[in-house]
Amino acid sequence: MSVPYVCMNMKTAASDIAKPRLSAKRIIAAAAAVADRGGLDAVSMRTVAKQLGVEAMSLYYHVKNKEALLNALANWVVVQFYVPDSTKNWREEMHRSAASRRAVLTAHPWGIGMIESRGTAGMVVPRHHDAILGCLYSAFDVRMAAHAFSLLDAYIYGFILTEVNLPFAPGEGHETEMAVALDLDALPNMRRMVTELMVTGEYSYTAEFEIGLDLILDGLERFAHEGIAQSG
Amino acid sequence: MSVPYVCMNMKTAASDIAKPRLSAKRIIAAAAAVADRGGLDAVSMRTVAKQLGVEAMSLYYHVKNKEALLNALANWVVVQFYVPDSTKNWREEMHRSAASRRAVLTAHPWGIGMIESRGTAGMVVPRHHDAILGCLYSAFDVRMAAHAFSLLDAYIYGFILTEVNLPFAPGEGHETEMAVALDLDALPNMRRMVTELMVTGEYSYTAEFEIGLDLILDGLERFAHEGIAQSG
DNA sequence: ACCTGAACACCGTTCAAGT
DNA sequence: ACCTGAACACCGTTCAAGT
Repeated sequence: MSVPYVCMNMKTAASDIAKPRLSAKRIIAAAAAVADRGGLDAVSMRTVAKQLGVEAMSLYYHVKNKEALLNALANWVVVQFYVPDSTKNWREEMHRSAASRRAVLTAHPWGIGMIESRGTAGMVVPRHHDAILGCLYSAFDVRMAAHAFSLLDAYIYGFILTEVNLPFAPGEGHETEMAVALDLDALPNMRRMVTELMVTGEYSYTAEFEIGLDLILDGLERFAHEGIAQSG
Repeated sequence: MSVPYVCMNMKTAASDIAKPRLSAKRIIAAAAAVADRGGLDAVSMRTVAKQLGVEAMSLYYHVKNKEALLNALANWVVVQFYVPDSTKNWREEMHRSAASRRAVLTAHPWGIGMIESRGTAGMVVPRHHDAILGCLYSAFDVRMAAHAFSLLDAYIYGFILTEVNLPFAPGEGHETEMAVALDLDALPNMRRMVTELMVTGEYSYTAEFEIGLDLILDGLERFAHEGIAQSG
């Protein structure tokens, strides 16, 4: 009478380890794993299927096509972003939100190029934007919140975009690689920056990101209080 | 004895109109034309060849492979950017540089995703960066110029990235499309922004871009004069 | 020197067929 | 219901062959 018990255990174990059944969720997770390992170019219906020990055509029973899979993959990234809370301090929430996006997108460098490039199919990205906007409403009027949203969004994604696509990692003595890769002899201004700032080892992407973010946040506060007309 | 003259003329004319001979330059221009028409996904060795009235394999005599062609295409975009002059007013130069990049990249929306995504092969992008940095040196010390570069670069590319990838064009009464595409009923904060700002027709991407840019430039000037330690 | 045809290994996708 | 094999039209790329 212990037989059924054991059997069920074994069946469960087998279906968890060997072939736990296909599903949209598992397919998306597999696609993310493939992208983490080999970049977005490595993601094909065949490689994702192989990751799951299955044939490529099997995927089509669970996802409509590759386009739909990539949209789902973009959402898989965005749902990991921290969602700002409009009842808390807006500035701290913007910091938290920005840092979260940067953490997620540096962990999955293929994500940034996907979130913006595909026409944001689905509601995940819009809902995230809506939460950020709501948080900004707690500090600014609608017009100023629109400025703040545009500015913050552009800076955050722009910073992450360049950070993620750099051919070398910062710090850790990669300056020589950098010098070789860039032929710094022909770039006097960059050479000066590298030798005076980066070689000392004090350069940090995290610190740079925060400095820019704070400068923008300071500017937004000042802007909101002083009004627009002054820089003309 | 007029025969040779006529013949040469006809040969030249024929080779200019029908088959002007293949070259790397013509291949890159053809690739840009294909991308302008159908996006980056439409660029294949076969479509580019067809654009030139030639077979796909012919391209390999002039370009090493598709990777090299795409790198050349990225450079084709970047060389159109205005190069800031470090002897002129740095603020105006940053404006001009930013506006130029935005103009070029909105004219060729496939460009932005390419400049950052490929490891900036070649010296075109680094040289452009070097010129910007040199212009910033005319106003700031090295450390501050590095902050300014990082901030401006992130904002400019981030803004263009989101502008270029929006599923609808601004103004021109696209609000209803936007409402349908985004299901604004589920996005109260965005709905408020759209109804109060965009429907009035006063929203302009160019204006928004300039407002953010000026806020950053103001902040950089202030930052440089007051020093860093105050926001902690 | 410059272009091409045939061939190879890949890709997304469909559809009839298996269980 | 869920997975697969065969097939199709597309890729990038090589290489021997044409002129």
